[in-house]
Amino acid sequence: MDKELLGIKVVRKMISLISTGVYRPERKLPAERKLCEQLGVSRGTLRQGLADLDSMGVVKIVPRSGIYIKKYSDKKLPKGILPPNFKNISLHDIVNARKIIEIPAVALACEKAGKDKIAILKNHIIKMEQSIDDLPEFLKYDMLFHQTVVSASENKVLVTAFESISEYLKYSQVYTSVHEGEEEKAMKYHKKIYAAIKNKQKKAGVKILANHLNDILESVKS
Amino acid sequence: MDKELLGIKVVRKMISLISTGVYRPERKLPAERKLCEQLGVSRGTLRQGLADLDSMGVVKIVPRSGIYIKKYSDKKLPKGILPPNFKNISLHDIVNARKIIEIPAVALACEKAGKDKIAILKNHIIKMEQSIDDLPEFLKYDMLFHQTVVSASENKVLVTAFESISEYLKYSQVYTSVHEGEEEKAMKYHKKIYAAIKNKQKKAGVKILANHLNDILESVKS
DNA sequence: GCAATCTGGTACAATTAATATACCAGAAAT
DNA sequence: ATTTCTGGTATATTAATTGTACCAGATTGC
Repeated sequence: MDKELLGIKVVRKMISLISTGVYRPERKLPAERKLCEQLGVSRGTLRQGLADLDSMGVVKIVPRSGIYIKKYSDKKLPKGILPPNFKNISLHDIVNARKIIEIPAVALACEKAGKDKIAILKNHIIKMEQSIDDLPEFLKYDMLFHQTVVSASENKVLVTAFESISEYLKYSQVYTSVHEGEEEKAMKYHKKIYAAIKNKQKKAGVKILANHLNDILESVKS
Repeated sequence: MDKELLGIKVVRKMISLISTGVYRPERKLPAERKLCEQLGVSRGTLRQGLADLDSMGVVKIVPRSGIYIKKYSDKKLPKGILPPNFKNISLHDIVNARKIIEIPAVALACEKAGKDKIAILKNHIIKMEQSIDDLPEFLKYDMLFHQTVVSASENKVLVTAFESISEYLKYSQVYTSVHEGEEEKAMKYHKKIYAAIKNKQKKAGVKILANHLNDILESVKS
């Protein structure tokens, strides 16, 4: 049985942080001394993981300057690889699966969401509003909002299930079907869902999300 | 970031081996010197893991006799046992996630299951009956049955989501159908689900599965 | 311009986890 | 009665991780 070296945990964590947009391509990472504090490892261990990420081409370490996330690192990440059967999947199935998972999740979220998750939800809404003229950005925070809702259910198994299909969501036409003018509508839905979770209004939250996803389902049927 | 102690991996591995029926409740485990060779760890590390399993009530260590797998009375899944990426997962969460995904899936399966999937389901039931005295085989086909049910929903996104949590199902199996004599009960339940899907009795299928998972959920609450 | 501060690169002792080895004592098999 | 099994224990060794310290180039503030 192999011992799990901390260095590879750092690699995994960093990939996760990059893929979720916490750290963004072309940008500089926090200094090593800050990073190792944030990740809760010693600097030596962090550097071990960073060296791996460097050799994988995910980051570039520049002496006396900083550590930079490479531009197209997303495509090299394991999670960035589309499932092979992607093209055989219908939008209808994607939205239906979302309904099945997200609706119970929002019900749980209304019961269990903590202040931290509520704060994150609010932040995502703010970011959505700020990037309402930048569709890729808008959709990114749309996505993060929904992931946070599932996360707020405090059921990590459900989170795992949802994460596994988030690639479908990302690359599907669902988001490109949010045409101009649809952003305002999406904003209203998200704000209502946020309010329902914050005020623990379970029935309202379920109803709003169901309507939201049904709207998407309608726009998909064509 | 917590260091992953090998002892915890031993605990996980042992639970996995018990849940897959390699080792069965009320029976004696191989001697420590054999076990640590099989698991690929030193005896000290193995004993550390076994001590945890003992304090959790999973096994009972009897000096100068052996290590015996206990029947579970404590349904709690202790922290830090499950795979490193998803810590603090409770059995409650696992069963809840199963409910959320499998119940809509069986409803869809009753609507959409084709002859091919029905044939596969029947085959899994036959294999389960044939291997009723071979627990690892039995649980294997038990698992395949559930995956086929979700697959019969004809929603590939849902299948992906379910596959991503199937690793956790075996942990829930530890506490459910692993005991001797439970196999017959599981058989009856699977046969009823199969009949409901075959005869497209949506409400019946949902009810049977919901009752079963609610039973498990109830026994878990303690 | 200069000094303080930042950056990654490096070295080394202390701590901790895991291994390998040996031996003990009771129990069971031969 | 002796060999061989069992878990319990002790210890030296190896390796991973931490913590601390310092280096040298680059940047920032005054």
